[in-house]
Amino acid sequence: MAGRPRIFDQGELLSKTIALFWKNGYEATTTNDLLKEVNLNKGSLYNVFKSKKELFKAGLNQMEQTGLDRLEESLEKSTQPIEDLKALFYDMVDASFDEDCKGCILGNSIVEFTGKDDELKELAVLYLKRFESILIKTLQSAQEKGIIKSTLPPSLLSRHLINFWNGINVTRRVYADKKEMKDLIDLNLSFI
Amino acid sequence: MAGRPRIFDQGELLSKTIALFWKNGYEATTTNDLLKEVNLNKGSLYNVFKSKKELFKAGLNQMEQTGLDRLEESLEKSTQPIEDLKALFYDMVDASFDEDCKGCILGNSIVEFTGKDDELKELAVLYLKRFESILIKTLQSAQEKGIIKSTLPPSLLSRHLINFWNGINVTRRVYADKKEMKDLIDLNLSFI
DNA sequence: AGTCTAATTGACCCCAAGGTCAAATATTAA
DNA sequence: TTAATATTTGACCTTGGGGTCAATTAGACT
Repeated sequence: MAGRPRIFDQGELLSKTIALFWKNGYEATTTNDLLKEVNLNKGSLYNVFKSKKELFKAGLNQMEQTGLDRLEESLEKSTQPIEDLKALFYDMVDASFDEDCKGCILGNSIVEFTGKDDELKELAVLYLKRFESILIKTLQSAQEKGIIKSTLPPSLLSRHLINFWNGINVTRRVYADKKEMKDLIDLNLSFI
Repeated sequence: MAGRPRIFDQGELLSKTIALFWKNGYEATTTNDLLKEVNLNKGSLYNVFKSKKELFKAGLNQMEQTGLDRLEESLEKSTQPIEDLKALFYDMVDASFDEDCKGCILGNSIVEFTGKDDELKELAVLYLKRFESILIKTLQSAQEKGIIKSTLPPSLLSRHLINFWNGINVTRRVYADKKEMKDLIDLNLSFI
């Protein structure tokens, strides 16, 4: 029944590994990097995840599922959903000065995997679309409640926000000026 | 003085290699891929370019220098610079259905090299900034001529365009619908 | 205690990657 | 013709990657 007990917590392992993948990209992260990070040996890791790819998938799933669940719930419960939504962007103004400026793992993955690994690309696409659908719902509800002025269709507004998100996660790696970044966000959020 | 003549044209070689880098990314493009593409052997290539990295740099330099020179000149000479500028974006609506949807090599490089190769990242940044400065000049001149309505500073408008560009080069890999893409472009270009 | 089970360890395998180099080759200058 | 020079060729080297596996170990159950 029960053999030797596991030495690691799977959720924690996935958090750490996906953080590394996020920072360095998929290909550039070696199994040895991962092993050092989680203090494990090859065999142990491969005993649970049959390949580097499966490990990445599991890590991304955990990260995005919990992250998007949390986001969705908090926007639903919020008394000021539009303010919260805008904060997602404004928070990046400070985040851009973090020691590692790694962008969004979904955008990064879409760039890295396009033309190389359809399955992993589509996984990132899946979560980006879920992100978008959360935005749509939030905007729709906001329009119904009249707390938003724009009469543009929520689908277009959210598409724009997703696109702006994708852009800024690249652009922030190029320009560090906080004021300029804030102005850019102001401009793009002026639609809502 | 003159020994055995070269069998290849350097400019052509660089075009072909950078096209491959563009399509597959830097790391994922192997020297063998490159050699097959240009019909050469290892030694020949390494006789001219001392490393894969130098080859990439030379290729990117050629591509961007000529591309941006052409863009700058055509915008300067144009009788309808703003229309031309907008066309840069609208042209992507059809480009997004090409067999390989590879985005912008500058954005791709910034994503791939951040945290991995500062020199290559900064090279991509350099050209992206030159792109931006061309946009600034175009917008500035358009404001002076009064062929543009927005009173927003050209620096902000061009930053927005660059950011939009970065975004759409990711987003287009996710959504293929032409109508939606056109609406998105309309929205973002409404500022100018 | 002894047995069963499942996780752990780390040496090992295989391969593909970037890069090197001595020998062969094609041209120009004398 | 011959010497000098520069390019080409492709076998070869080294390194580091993902992945495997037999032996070991730590608990649970009887």
